Amino acid sequence: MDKNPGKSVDQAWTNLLRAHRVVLTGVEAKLKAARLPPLAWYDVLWELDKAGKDGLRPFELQKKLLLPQYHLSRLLERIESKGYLERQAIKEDGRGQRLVLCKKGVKIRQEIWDVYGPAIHAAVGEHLSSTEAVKLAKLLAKLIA
Amino acid sequence: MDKNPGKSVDQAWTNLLRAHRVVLTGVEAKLKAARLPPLAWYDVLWELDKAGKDGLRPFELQKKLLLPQYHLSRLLERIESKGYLERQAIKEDGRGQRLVLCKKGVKIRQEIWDVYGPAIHAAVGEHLSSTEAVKLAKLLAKLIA
DNA sequence: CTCTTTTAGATGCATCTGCATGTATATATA
DNA sequence: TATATATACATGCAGATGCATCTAAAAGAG
Repeated sequence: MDKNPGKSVDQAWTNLLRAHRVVLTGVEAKLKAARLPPLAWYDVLWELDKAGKDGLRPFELQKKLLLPQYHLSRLLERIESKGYLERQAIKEDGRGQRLVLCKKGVKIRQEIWDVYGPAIHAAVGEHLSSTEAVKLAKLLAKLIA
Repeated sequence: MDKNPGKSVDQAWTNLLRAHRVVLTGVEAKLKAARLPPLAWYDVLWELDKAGKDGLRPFELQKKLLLPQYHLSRLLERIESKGYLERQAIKEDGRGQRLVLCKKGVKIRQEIWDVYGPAIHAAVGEHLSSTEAVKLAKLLAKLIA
């Protein structure tokens, strides 16, 4: 199994790129078909939903989502323009702002999940046993660390 | 391990997205630092290099790379504009063209690989044993099928 | 306090992407 | 052969992304 040590790494890499592309394309297509916002919005909505009343500041969100600053800035702009979130000024820091979900945002998050959740399970759950999914999650986790 | 069957799938999904983002960002950054073309170019260059003298037609490449047609069309346009590939008209099919790497393209492919290969191994190889890489590759392969 | 540096976030500009559609050739059908 | 349909590839346009830079407020140095 280790004749060519580099080979297995290359294969893992290639499959990571392909699996990501295939699976993501499928899921995004389902969201679009349901006339829902793209996937990236979900992450923001979900983090803010979890954060609750106090919300989060953009830079906190940025660290959670691993997005470049300018990317998040514009993503928030779009999400806000749809009335899903609200920006509140904060007294402690005049540079900053607090992001809080609006009712509409809470609602759309759920609506997205109603499509997103099943889509994930179709894309992943149908191809892997539960045990395999756990293994996959663990192996991928090592790449992140 | 199967208390909550959906949970493991969600975790695998989340980690797939994160691992892809983290690892890809790092690799792309290394290519950019070396003033080399972005990753997407490599796939094209590599397929054409493997295809050799006869090259490939865009629609063949498209199937191999799983790219949308318009995406590939423009990607080829950019790669061609740098003089890395040549489009040849073909007699059998007046609609089509044959894509063949130029010398410059062969050269740049190698140069990219000189950075890309080590980058992959840093991103993946250093976090996984060879056995783990094989397992990861197999699990990911199931998602593609 | 004044001056410098750091941090939070926005934005102009060029490039890239996605979608829809266009053009041209090839194939199928009548 | 005339006509419809399908396939190969390109492209106009709107929106998204990446990069560098900007503004403003905070924190630190003297």
